[in-house]
Amino acid sequence: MTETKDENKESQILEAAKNVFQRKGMDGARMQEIADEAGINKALLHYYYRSKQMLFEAVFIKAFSLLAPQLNKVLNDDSSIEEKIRNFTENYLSFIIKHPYLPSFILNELNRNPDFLLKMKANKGFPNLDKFKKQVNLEVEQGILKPIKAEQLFINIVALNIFPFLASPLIKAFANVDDAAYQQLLVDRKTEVAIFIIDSIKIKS
Amino acid sequence: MTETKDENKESQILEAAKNVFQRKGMDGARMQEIADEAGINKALLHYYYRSKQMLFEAVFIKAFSLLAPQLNKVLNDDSSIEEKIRNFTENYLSFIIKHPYLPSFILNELNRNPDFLLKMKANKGFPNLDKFKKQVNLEVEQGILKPIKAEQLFINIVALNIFPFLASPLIKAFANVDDAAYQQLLVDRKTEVAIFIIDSIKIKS
DNA sequence: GTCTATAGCCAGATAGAC
DNA sequence: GTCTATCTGGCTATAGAC
Repeated sequence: MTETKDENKESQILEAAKNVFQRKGMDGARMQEIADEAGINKALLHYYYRSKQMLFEAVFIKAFSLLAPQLNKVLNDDSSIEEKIRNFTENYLSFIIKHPYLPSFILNELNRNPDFLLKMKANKGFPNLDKFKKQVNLEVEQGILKPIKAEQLFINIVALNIFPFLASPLIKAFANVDDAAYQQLLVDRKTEVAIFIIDSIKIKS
Repeated sequence: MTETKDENKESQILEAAKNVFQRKGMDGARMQEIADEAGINKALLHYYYRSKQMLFEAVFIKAFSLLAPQLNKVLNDDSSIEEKIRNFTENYLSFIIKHPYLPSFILNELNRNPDFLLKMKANKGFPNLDKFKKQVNLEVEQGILKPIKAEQLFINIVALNIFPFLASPLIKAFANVDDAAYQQLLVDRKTEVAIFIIDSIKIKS
């Protein structure tokens, strides 16, 4: 029973820490606020995770491990590029809509501390473009796709999917839409983005 | 003479503050580090800008005023949508390549404090989509463009241009490219991105 | 395991001499 | 305007009782 209790408390802490770190970032977050949100006190936080840095890394690694393998799965399955784009757009957007702070959290902290990636790269399931690259080159040769570098296509796919979550306040202000309308735009993108990309790169037969 | 000297010192401070804030963010930045980078001491920093908050706002507003009106200019000139896309992609990318930290700085701090936008919206030159929207709808009706919502097109244009600067460490790691190769990818995008968008939305005659 | 109390440090801000 | 020295508060982290 004790074990279950501990695990509950640990995941309770991780959940609280995730929320605070995602709102405030590593530097802006306060251990006190995390403790409050977890319903415990500061000393106990340090009992479970010796330092703020260690707690942060636990949260970060968990977040990264949630996003990255999914990406990898899409990149390396056996479907065509067109199907990959549809799958990715549909699945990834659904996922991010449920966790809208995740992308900006991860990108932010990676920008501040790119060395994190070195640790991550060692892990299994770290995304890899090799197969995707070969496949794009092949479909270009076969006349299915217009000439495009796989890296550029990859950047475009990810950009179109993730950017709206990185810039939501700005886009809302520019486009003069309220929260509800913006939410609807995001949902529409689940299909819109795939169409947009495929219209651009596919050669019509 | 004194005035010139003061202005120099002020812009010297702003320049140093910009660098530190862009690297570390509001919370991570240290007044001491800004003072060091400006070649002065901490007390003098407080003499010119009473508080860290005020210094930060000065830096932020300057950065924002650099980016936003340019965007507005492209949106509201008299060229066709296709030309707008080419212009924007070419000019904006050139500009950002020179100031690669700007986008992530602005988006980050806006996410932490969206109220900034309320202040900004009052200013002249705050980007506005009205004209762009009308124009897109018109060109769709005329059969020049495929049906697309102006807001979605706007998001796509901005996403494709800015995202590579928000996620550079991540993309470098995934695509397994070094700094030089990534830099080249960015330069290529000055033309690639416009082609990508136009291929997607333009109806061939 | 969980708490209260506190040590110890560091950063923003100011006082005051020059 | 520019500096040195210092105050003050807040935050991470730990000591120690229960």
